[in-house]
Amino acid sequence: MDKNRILVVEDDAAISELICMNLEITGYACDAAMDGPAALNMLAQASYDMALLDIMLPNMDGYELIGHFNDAGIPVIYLSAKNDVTDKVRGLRLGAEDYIVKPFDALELLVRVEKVLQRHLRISNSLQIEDVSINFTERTVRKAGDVIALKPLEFDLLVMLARNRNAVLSRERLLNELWGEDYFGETRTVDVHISQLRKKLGWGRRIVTVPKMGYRLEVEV
Amino acid sequence: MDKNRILVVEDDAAISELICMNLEITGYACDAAMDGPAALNMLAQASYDMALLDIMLPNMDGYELIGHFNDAGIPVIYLSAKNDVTDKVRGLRLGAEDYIVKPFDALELLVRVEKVLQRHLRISNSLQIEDVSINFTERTVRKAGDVIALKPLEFDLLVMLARNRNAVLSRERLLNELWGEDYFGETRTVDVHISQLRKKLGWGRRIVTVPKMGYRLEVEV
DNA sequence: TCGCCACTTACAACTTGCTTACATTTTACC
DNA sequence: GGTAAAATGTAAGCAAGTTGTAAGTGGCGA
Repeated sequence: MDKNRILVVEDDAAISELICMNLEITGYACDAAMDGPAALNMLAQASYDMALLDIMLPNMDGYELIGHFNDAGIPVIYLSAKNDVTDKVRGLRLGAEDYIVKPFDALELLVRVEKVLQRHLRISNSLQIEDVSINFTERTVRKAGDVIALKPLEFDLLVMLARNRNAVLSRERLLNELWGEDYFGETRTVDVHISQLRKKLGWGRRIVTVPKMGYRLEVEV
Repeated sequence: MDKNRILVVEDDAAISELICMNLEITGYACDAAMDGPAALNMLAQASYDMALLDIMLPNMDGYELIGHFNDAGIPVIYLSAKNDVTDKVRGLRLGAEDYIVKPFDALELLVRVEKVLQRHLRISNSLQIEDVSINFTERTVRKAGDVIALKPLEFDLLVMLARNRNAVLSRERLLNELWGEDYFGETRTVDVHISQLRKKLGWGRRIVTVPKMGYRLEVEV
């Protein structure tokens, strides 16, 4: 199994580095963003399993940022210097999974990260999108109970879409994550596989084409 | 025969450690999971002979979890702080083999574990997959009553598939668990033995090839 | 030495996924 | 709006890769 990827959004470089160091030692892959726009940018370019988010950010409010992570289905832990209840409540109500007040103990952070990750069960063995269920241990896909035969790449593509539901995935990013960084083929290849998925799952409408951008798996929340 | 492997699913680390210590002294191999998702993850990665399951788990209901163990044919003893009859009945009706109320005496736990294991071994002394029955003590396999002559490795492979029915087993994992971690041979070797099994058991269709991944023994539940 | 088992090899058969080509839709620009 | 250009949808063909399996090889114990 791959390392879990964590995005740290924190404007204080010293704290950011400290956090990343701790996470990497523990076996997570860690990227750092210094402000809101940078975070959005990174979010658009790679998949993350969770985010650590400072509330007091330059250029963009931390509270604003969480909406984007929610849409992408990425769990968030808030970091904040404030130790005030309304603030905490606000963060959690906006959809944060947990909340840590600075300064925090390294071990405490790790424990919370672990908990949130497990709760979010990237690890878990099935994923449900409307009447379609994806079973990872069986590597099968069922629609309304009937098994849909997917080829290996189609299965991986479906998982990728499902994990990034409601986010636009560019052809380049799909190629990078499914085919590997060192793959240099037609981007049209992606179109063909998307077409297959749409046909097999009857998802002509659910997999939305975003012209000039890529594709998005649209799911009501 | 190896040590019996027991999976302890319990969120209180102190209790979990205590249980494991007791079991290990008595000669069982013991793994601990702190919550439901972690348990599923471990279940997906190794075979267990039984599970001790706390009912009150974070992130996932213990009742929900038992279905997965049933599917895998693994007997379960429930641990719970509640001492209430409806609860007990519910646990047992869902398929638990036994039920222990915390706080419990270490010796009591061991006795119950032993009992459940023996009961289960006698039954799972013969494991049944459709019209094929596998007898562990005799190390024989019968299909519709007729003995099928399997070579030692073929027998072990069949058991592995049967214990992980409906889950995809990669060639690497089969090599690891059947041949040992230190084995470095062709992964194609697995294919050859699978082929033998399919021929001898007439399971051309039941042992499903999952392209690029491995094999899955498909059984209706 | 014989017999059995398991690993490898080799080739056949099948599957996959890339590309191409043409139809259709969308966009850009007047 | 209207039209040309660009982008996307999708069926079909094909080469590369994967899997199925028979046969050969070598090791090990009786």
